[in-house]
Amino acid sequence: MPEGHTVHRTANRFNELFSLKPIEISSPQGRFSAGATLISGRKLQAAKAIGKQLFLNFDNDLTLRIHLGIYGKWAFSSVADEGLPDPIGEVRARFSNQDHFADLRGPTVCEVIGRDEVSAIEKRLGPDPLNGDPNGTEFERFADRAARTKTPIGQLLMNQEAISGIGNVYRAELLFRAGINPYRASNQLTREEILNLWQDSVKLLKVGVKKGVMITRDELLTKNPTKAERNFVYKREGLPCRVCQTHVAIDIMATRKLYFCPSCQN
DNA sequence: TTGTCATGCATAC
DNA sequence: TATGCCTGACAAG
Repeated sequence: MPEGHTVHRTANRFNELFSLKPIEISSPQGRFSAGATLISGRKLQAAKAIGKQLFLNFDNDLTLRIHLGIYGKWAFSSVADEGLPDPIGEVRARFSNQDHFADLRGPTVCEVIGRDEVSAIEKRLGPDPLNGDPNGTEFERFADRAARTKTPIGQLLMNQEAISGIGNVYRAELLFRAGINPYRASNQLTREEILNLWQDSVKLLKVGVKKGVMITRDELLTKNPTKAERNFVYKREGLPCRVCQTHVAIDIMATRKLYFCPSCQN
């Protein structure tokens, strides 16, 4: 379930369970055998998330880069007394130490890369609202990008080179919360509107990291909402808007489903 | 049981 | 803009 918050949770999990200890890495499915050989048995220096990408940095200067894509999933478990269980299903990679193991299934990317490649990818990625921004330079990168393009804001938010970690759910919900029409040209938004989107993305992503699910209705934060209740417009096409009762609309924008309220976001 | 869809993105046209 | 990757959840029958 990969938008940025999920990847940050995974990075945190790796830092808690596997950091600074050697990790055994195997390739049950056989597709990651060569990569596993390069890093198995090494110590994890740090796990870091940038947007939807996870970087596991090992003590031999190699980094494992993982991108879940639309299908990928992680499963973390404790190791039982009788040892590691046989992998169930298509497990691309298994990471284990004496106490815990993590199975990775269906990633789009799972590759071992060197320092230069890491730098190149980091350079390409847009600012991640979750990666601390004490002096505001990360926000400025996003604001500059927005100011320089006529691309609809609904599309810009999905572009990982403009801002990393936002996916289809957060895109729809951020724009609804801001009352902004997804088709407005990015460079037609005011600086205040861009700043608001950025700050709200920090807020929503932090909720996602804490809760593990994307709750975008503030009034439900202390409750335990069902999937159907969590959001304002995502996957609610044809249903009455929770604010104004207008039917939520659905369009296709750049091959992805776009949900919005034509009335609240005019 | 089968079919459809998905919180993503690279690539080809 | 369309397609393929690759896996699981859920709906339909």
